[in-house]
Amino acid sequence: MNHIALIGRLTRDPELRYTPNGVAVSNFDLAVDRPVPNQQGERETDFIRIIAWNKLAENVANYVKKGRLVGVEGRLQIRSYETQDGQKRRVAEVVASQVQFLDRGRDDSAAAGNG
Amino acid sequence: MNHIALIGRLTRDPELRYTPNGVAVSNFDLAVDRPVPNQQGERETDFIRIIAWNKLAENVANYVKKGRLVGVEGRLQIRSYETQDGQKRRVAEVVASQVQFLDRGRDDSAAAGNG
Amino acid sequence: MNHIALIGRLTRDPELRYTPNGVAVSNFDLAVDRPVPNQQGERETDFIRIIAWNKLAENVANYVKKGRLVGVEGRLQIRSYETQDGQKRRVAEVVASQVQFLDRGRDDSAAAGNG
Amino acid sequence: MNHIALIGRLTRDPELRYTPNGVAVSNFDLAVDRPVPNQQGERETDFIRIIAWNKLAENVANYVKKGRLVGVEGRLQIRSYETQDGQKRRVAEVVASQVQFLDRGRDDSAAAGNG
DNA sequence: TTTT
DNA sequence: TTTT
Repeated sequence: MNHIALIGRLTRDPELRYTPNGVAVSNFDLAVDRPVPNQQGERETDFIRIIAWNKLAENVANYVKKGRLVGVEGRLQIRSYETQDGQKRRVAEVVASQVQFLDRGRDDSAAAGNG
Repeated sequence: MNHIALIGRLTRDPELRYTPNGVAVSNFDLAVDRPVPNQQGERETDFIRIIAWNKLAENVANYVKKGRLVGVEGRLQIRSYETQDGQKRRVAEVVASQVQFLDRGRDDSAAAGNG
Repeated sequence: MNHIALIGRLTRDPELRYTPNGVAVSNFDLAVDRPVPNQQGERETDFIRIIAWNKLAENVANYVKKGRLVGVEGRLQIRSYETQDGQKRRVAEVVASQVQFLDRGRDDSAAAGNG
Repeated sequence: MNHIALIGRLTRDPELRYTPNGVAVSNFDLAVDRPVPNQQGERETDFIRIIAWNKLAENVANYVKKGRLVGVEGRLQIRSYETQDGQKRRVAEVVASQVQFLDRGRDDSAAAGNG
C-alpha cells in the first residue's frame, strides 16, 4: 500500500513532454498548506512535485494552470539518479493516478484519471 | 488503519447539536461524484453521511453551507441501533478529523480540524 | 476524490459469485480495530463490508480466509435498495481496488489489484 | 489535505534521539513494494524515510525492528537544507501520525499514534 | 524556483 | 452475523 491524497495549488503551469516512444508525461509542483501547531492562523507550505502519465498528463497540461486548486491522488515514488559529477541524489515525486480540478465556475470538481 | 479522504458538496446545511454534557456535534451529507467506467461523461453520486465533533463541529456549522465544496478526512464508522419496533439497523458515517473549505473567494482552502 | 485505506481481519471466508454475464464478485467483512480515546488498552471494532470484482474477486476468494489480516484500498459506496415490504434501505460497502495479504509466512505482503 | 498511507518493512532499526529541549524523535526507512505494470510477478521497491515524534517516536524505537512489517499513516513533508559547501538540498520524509505493527504473534495489529 |  |  502506497497512497497519497493532496489538495493544493500549482506553483507553475504544467510542463508536457513526450518520451522517445511517444508517451505523454507532465510535471508540476503543488503548494500544499498546513496549519502550524499552536500558532493560530500561521501556515506552512510543502512544495510537492507531481508527475502524470498518458492521458492524465495531457488533461492536466490542457486544463490546469499556475495558481489553480487541485486534488491529487497517487503514490509516493523515490527516484535515484546520479549528478554529472557522480554524486547520488534522490528525488521524491507523487505519481498521480487522479487529478481533480477544484476552483473556477462550473468546471468545479471535474476530474481526470488514468486506467 | 481506517482512513478516508473525500471531496464533495454538502446536500444541506450542517445540523449542529450538543450532547447532554455540552459536547458539540454536527452532521451533514456529502455528494461525492465519480465517473461511470466506460461511459464517457456520465457520473454517479454517493451520498455520504459525515459527523464532526467538538470545535470542528462548530466550525463546520458556522462556515459551511449547502452546496459548498469541501475536502473531508476521517474514518469510516459503522454504528448499530434498534428501530422502535425492535429491528436492528446499521448506519455508516464518516467521523471527520479535518474539513477543508474549497470554493468561495479568499476563503479558498481554509481548513479546520480537531486535535 | 473518494479513497479509503483499511487494515483488518476477515470475519468469515469470502463469498464468491458470478453475475449472469459471468463477472466474478466476492464479498467479505473486515473487523477494523481502533483505540478508544482516553481508555488505555481498550479497543473498539468496526465491521466493514468489502466487495471485490473481476480478477481481484477471484484472488481474494482463493487466497484469503477468515481470520487473516489484510490491507484494503478502495472507495466508499452507498447503495440504496428496497426491502420486499417496500422500505428503502441503504448499505455501505467498500469497493476494493487493492487487497494486500499481511500475515502468514513468506506470503507476507503479497498484493492483488484490478486495472 | 496531505495524507499518505503506507505498508512496508523497516530496512534498519529505528534511530531514537532527543532534541535539545527533550522531545523524542525517531527515524527509519520503509521498503514499500509495488508490482511492475505488465510484468507479472516483478516488483519494485520505494525506500521511504519516516520520522516520528514524541511518544510515537519512543513506541516505534521500543517495539519495531529491522525487517518488521508496519502500516504507517502521516503526511509528506519536503524539508530544505544546505550542505556544508553551501548547496541547497531537499529531503522528502513522511511525518508519521500512526504506526501499526503487522507481523509477529499476538502483537499483530497493535497500533501507536500521537494526539 | 514556488501557489492563494 | 462477526476477526485476533
